[in-house]
Amino acid sequence: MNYWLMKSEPDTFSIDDLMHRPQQTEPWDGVRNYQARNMMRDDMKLGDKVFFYHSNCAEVGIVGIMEVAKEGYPDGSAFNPDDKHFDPKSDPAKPRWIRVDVKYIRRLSRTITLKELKTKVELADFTLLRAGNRLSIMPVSKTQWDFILSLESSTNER
DNA sequence: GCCAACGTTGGC
DNA sequence: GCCAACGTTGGC
Repeated sequence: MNYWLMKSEPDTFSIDDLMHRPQQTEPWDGVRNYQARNMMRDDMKLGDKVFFYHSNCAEVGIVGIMEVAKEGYPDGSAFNPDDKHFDPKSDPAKPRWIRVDVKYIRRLSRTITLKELKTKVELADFTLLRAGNRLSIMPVSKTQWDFILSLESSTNER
């Protein structure tokens, strides 16, 4: 099993939105970055666990857990001229962009903030914390995953 | 709203 | 294939 982190701006799509979707499942579309696409296409497998991360908001950080409910398939939003993420260069016969479906598992009991993550030596190599990182989807090692979850019940917030 | 970092585009 | 211009991301 693999572990991941996916970013979303809560003003656009938050963990509450996911929780209230039918089947608590949502296609994660609109990703227009090749590295992120390749991970969805090649590496994200059914049942993989995913941290839901809120970016660009008052409290930036990890807010919950979801799982991959459907493996990579063509991102139809690229074909829709009315869609914000329409890409005329994506040919339906040869789709350029890929999405996966994700399903809500649970909220964390508290937000594990970016600020807090930055204080942890254990996460020195975490992709999220690399300077200038802009990837909206990234792998998380099992060690990192377990460590981050261990912070959830900790009151040792800094 | 600012701005640094970074990916993409397109002229050459 | 280089690289400047441009657009986007995302923390602050």
